[in-house]
Amino acid sequence: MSSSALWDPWAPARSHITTELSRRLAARGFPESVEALDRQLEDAPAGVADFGYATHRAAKSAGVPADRLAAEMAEGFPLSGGLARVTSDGAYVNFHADTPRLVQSTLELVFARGPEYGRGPSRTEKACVEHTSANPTGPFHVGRVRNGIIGDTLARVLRAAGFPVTTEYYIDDMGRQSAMITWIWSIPVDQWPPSVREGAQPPAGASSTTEKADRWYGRPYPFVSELLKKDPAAAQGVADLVRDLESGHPPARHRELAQAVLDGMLASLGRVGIRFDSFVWESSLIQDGSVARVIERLRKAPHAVIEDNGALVLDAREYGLPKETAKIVVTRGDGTSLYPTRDVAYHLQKFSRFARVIDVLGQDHQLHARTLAAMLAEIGETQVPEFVIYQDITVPEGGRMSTRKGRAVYLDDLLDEAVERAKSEVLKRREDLPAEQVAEIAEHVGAGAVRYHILRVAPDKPVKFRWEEALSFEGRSGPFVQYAYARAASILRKAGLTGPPVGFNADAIAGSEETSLVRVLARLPGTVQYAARTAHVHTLATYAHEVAESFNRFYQSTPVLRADEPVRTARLALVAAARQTIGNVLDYVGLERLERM
RNA sequence: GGGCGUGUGGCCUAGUCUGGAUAGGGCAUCGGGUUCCUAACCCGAGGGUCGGGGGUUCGAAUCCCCCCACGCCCGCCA
Repeated sequence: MSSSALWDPWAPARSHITTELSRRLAARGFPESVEALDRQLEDAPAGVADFGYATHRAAKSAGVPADRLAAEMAEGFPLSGGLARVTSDGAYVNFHADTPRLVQSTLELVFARGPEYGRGPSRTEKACVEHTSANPTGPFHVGRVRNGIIGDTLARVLRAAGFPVTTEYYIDDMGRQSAMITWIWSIPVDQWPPSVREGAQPPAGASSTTEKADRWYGRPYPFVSELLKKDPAAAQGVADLVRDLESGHPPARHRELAQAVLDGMLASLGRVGIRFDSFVWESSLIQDGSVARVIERLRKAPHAVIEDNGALVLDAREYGLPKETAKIVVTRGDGTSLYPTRDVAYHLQKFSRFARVIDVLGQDHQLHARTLAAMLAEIGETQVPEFVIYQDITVPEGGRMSTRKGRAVYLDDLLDEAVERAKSEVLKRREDLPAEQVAEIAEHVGAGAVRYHILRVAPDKPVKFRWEEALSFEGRSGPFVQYAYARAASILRKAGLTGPPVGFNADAIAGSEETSLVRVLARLPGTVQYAARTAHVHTLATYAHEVAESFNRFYQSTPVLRADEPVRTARLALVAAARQTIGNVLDYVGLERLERM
């Protein structure tokens, strides 16, 4: 599409208001740019107007009372761009859209763009969203999946905002974590150290063929982790393995095990709609020599220092890192690399492929992000990664979810429970559906509840995990949005429509529930742009609830199929537009559209 | 001790970047609504010193300073 084509129903009004206001304010001795006014133009309170402008500041500068300036600005304001009238209320200038025209133009735009409604103009900068990148050491617990939900949604939102986006998973197959898995599974199970054998005891009947690979191969992991703290021989065994990995000689089963565990993890993520376009194995960076090249560049860096034991470190005080951590270790005494060093190599590789490189990281990686940025600067790299940092999912007793501390809920278990509950809800109200369809609906409703529950909170804030709340299908939840979609789909199905009706009369849409629904529908493109610009993907979840809520109010108050023509057809058009809009936002937040539920 | 983040009715949360009109939702509680397109819904009621204090401003949940509380990080782990 061309960038001048209309994609936001509110754009003509906003643009007219700000340019005209800018002119009129300038004439009054208060120059203010159109861009600045666009920021200051507020959504007026519902029922008062569509947009409002507070004149206090301009009035003060012009030396006139604010209410007088507001009245003056409203007086004779030219009506264009879909404005019906401009009024003043105290110090505010209030702009009212011409409702029939807004209805007409919004529905037309939704129908013209269809699945593309919500999208912005195409952009050329290729973006990479790296997220999740969890070590392949065992099943996901709910705490870790927040990374994937934020990252996956951000990728969807950036695509909607017009960027070509690749999602990428960086697999740490080099470090101690993944070496631990290979180490323990290279020992016959009956020869495992007792603490590991007892701890990892699978339930009766379980086997490597009945359990998912992530859970099966991950069973011994927490116990090996404990063992290494007190058993020097075991620690040595793992350390030897790490050296083999670093030198490019992984044991035969290493990659195979990592892949198997990873596949199990990806299957879990797939249930909540998370998929990856690309995978990069950390070991490939060692093998292709890029880590070695990074070490060479860092050796020549302005603040490089060789310690007594041969370790290469950077004195990073001037990068503003906290004093105690201002020493960045590039290589160990034996010359082997560390995670931050390898991450530099990875980022250089990403920079060669993408104009924007975005990393989704948990708050525990905050310092790593700054270290990485400092290291990239040290070697003269000008491109910088963007970081999206999110807070943990916490448990009621305080602190974050942790497998080791025994306070973790596996994603699969949560989903299984959600799906189970969803199934009984579906069965309660849909006796007509075949079992297969019930199962499919239940899977998507359960997944929708879980994904939405985690997505709805701003990344800056912790998510407090409670089973009952994560499993809620009511109120501010994923299924609430899915239900509104299903209701709209149901009406259209009963009307025998597969697309929007032709020749509807927009003037027949005049009820307050109808016109406020239109106003909400019109906000989708602006909401997408905002979410993409701020990386606050939770705002899409908020919008999804608002549009579903508005549709439900309309649904409750306004008969569609039983209405007389031409109202019936006009209302069907509104339902079709609502279905399209809710469906599109469901795509953005990664929830399945359900035609029935 | 230092760094980063958070604190909004009983509980959860939006709004904070960009100060502006009665702080918007949800859960729970109480009271209503289904001979009618799916009640996973809708309507109504009660419930708020926006952690505390100070400052800036015509105006502060929002900006600045101090304090308190909570989370995370401060490895030649990743």
